[in-house]
Amino acid sequence: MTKATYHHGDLETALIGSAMQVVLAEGVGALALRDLARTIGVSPSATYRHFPSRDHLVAALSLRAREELARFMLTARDAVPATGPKPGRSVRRFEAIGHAYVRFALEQQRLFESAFVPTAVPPPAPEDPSAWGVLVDAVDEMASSGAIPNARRADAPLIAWSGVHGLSTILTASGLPSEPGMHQSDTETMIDAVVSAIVRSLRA
Amino acid sequence: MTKATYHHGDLETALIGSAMQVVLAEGVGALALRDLARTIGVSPSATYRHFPSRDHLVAALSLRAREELARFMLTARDAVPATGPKPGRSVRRFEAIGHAYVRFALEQQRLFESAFVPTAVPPPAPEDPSAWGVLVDAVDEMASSGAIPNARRADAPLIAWSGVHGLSTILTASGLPSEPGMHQSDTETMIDAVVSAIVRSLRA
DNA sequence: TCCCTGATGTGAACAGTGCTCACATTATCG
DNA sequence: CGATAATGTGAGCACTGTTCACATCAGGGA
Repeated sequence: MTKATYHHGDLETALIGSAMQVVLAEGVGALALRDLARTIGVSPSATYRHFPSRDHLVAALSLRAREELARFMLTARDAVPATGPKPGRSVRRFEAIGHAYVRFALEQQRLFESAFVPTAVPPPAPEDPSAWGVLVDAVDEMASSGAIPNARRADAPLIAWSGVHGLSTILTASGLPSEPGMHQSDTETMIDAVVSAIVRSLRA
Repeated sequence: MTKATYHHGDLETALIGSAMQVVLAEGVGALALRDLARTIGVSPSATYRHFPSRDHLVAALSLRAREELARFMLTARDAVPATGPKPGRSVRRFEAIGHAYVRFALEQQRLFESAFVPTAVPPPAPEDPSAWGVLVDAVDEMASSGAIPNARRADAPLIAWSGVHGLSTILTASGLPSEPGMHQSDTETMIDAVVSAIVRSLRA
């Protein structure tokens, strides 16, 4: 395979693939179209046949990253044993989702960063699955099972998202660990603190 | 004044000043050393006598931005009338701080962005005042006045920071308003929802 | 007073970037 | 089979951060 043809065959997916590797290894800021073209073995200007600008490529990668995050949340949620009474179970599933969000940010730092990198380009497609959708579903589950009051249903996703997203960016920015008086406990404890605070605020 | 001398006199502060204007007007990403040098009327390489790299300049600006944020929080806190019983007052001061954090992010979007931009360079000095410090003080005030249980004191700053910082980045990233099913209420209502959720989680 | 040393600014250059354009090649389909 | 649209090329433009040898100047010691 890999015949040295004039036309590459599927440059677009090759670009996304190589770009994803660069993002994973060095972060989205290190993306250089010329580098991609070189490693793929194609001319720099060829990339512009598939992405009108660097930003469009980044937007495509960002979309993929957000989808991976959402999938990560889903598998964590579905790993919760389906035993016990419904209200408690819906809360445990919700907590698993929150934990997963922050764990993804920590374990796949560069991917998480690229998921929320600002682009001047609208996402090329609606994400599927979406982290927001997963969150809304989990909140609905808690409300229907009576784990949280129905009055909280509207604001709950925003509250939950703010909490886990904020903690994620704080922990990954690593600008804070040096703060004097910062809680020195390990990250797992911090995640627990924030996730349970979210749940507490929703029950009250 | 502004004699056309060979030596500028105070290039460092001139650089920071011009850079700050660029950040305010176009965002930290638009910072170009050559541009700064040009508008100040100095050679590009002259900048390297005062900042060893672009990143060092950005780090200095970032520090200033964080300090402005902290000051903004302080003035909002001190604008709360000093009337009524102590516990309620400490909570109102805490809420004012949280509100101010998110409002700063929205009103001074580019400054806020630069406050938390990742730099490979350690901050040139400890920030004074620091948002973290302001938060810790407010939590201490609530704990001492009995507004929140003492057991929450340790985790409260992290919880509060996660909430307001998360909401801030979500609202400024503007990647979310388009989310289907996203609460369409105005931002002030969203801020209220998150801030009061934080307080709720701390009292419980 | 003079000079000399360290601080500061200059100009040219290097390597790299995103992006454009005229042109070459090839796949596809009527 | 032959025209047309898609795809890839190569040179080049304007820009970036950064470096280096050199120029200029301010301030302090003899």
